[in-house]
Amino acid sequence: MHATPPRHLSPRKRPVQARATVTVDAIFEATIQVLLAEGVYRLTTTRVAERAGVSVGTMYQYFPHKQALLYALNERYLDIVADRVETACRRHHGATTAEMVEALVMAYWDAKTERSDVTRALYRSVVELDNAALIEAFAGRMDAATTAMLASAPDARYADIVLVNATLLSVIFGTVRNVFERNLPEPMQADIRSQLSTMCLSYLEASKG
Amino acid sequence: MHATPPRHLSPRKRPVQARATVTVDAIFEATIQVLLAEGVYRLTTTRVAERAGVSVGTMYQYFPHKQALLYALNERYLDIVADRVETACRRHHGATTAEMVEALVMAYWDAKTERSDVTRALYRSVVELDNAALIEAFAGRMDAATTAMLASAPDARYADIVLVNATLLSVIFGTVRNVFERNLPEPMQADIRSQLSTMCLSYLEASKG
DNA sequence: CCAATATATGAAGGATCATTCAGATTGAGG
DNA sequence: CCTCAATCTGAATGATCCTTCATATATTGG
Repeated sequence: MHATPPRHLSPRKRPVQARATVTVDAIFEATIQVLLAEGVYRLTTTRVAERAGVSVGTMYQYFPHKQALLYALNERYLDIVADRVETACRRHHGATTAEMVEALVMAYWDAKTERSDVTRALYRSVVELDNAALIEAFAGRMDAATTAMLASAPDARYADIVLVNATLLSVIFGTVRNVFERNLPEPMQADIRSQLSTMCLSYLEASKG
Repeated sequence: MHATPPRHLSPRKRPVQARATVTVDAIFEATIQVLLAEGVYRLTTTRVAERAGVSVGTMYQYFPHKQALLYALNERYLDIVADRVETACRRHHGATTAEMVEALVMAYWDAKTERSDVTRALYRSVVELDNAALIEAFAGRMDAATTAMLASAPDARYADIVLVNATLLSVIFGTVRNVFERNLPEPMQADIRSQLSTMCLSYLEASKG
């Protein structure tokens, strides 16, 4: 990420003292909670501040406006997810296709599921902001990581690796989001996750050339 | 759909004269335009009315509030998409798996793409409303339609048709949304669509039992 | 212990919006 | 042509919200 956020979305200043870091963290956490408890349309600077136990003014010392807060929150979150997936990919260079797929699906799914409340909250917040740059940067990192992994497979070579890879990512990302939004029962979610691996694997097998 | 919208989201009254129908249509269309031109956070009753060429009061004669308007808009749209997919499924009862998958993916994809502006606008509007019932009803219709189609295949029988079907739908719906949101270049979109068919087909082949 | 700097406060300004309603206008049916 | 119901109007109301800034408190480095 760190794709130089649009100037108008940059934080105002970074916390330097310890208490300030605590404050900013509290603000982030409060944002998630308000988002979940009240919904996007009731995500209010006052409400967030109140929940974070600080005053509104404090928030405005770090973020020039609400959008910047949401932007930073998403950036933070996507960074973590991206790190996780990148690590998983790197660890499976040279593995079999089956292992790669399983690792990729699991890494992404788990990263999203681990704090499913945050995931859900952010899926909802996204609408409010111009996050094209964020998505772009995230997609770029993912693309690089998985392409490199796939290319390292000893048992497969793909005619159009760019397309295969783009498809794979769209399918995985999209499916996870769909499952989240439909709020399916836990066991069904787990089943679909496993089926998704199967599906991706059979796709890759069919795409070898 | 017609899943009895939550009472508080029901329209206030239906247009009976011709001019009223025109008005309501204009309001719907204006809503989409405002959504696209200004974004969700600037979707204002006044703005919608202005763009529709009517007064604010008029809109409130048909919808008790903004949410009801968005709800109705989504209902309308999902109804059309559902109809299309149902028809496609019905037409392919007894076909080969390959034909079924191709038909399903094409029907859904085209329904979403045909007026991609509307699709994009509604993906954005969804956040603002309690549309769980809507999604549920839509999912139910789709599930019934595709399950019936798959079950009619002469060349395949699935161990767990419920799971296979749920996976298929989550993957297709999710992927389409992801492609829309990333706003990939047209040719890439077409490529992914075709790859999605391939992928679903190889999944179904692998799931036969 | 004392600047200098970082951090926190929250009432108030200014703006936007959703929603109402009393009254005007238009169409339908007799 | 006339009446009643349907439809439309848009200024006014009341509420909510974002953002600022003058002031107060806390921390750090010297």
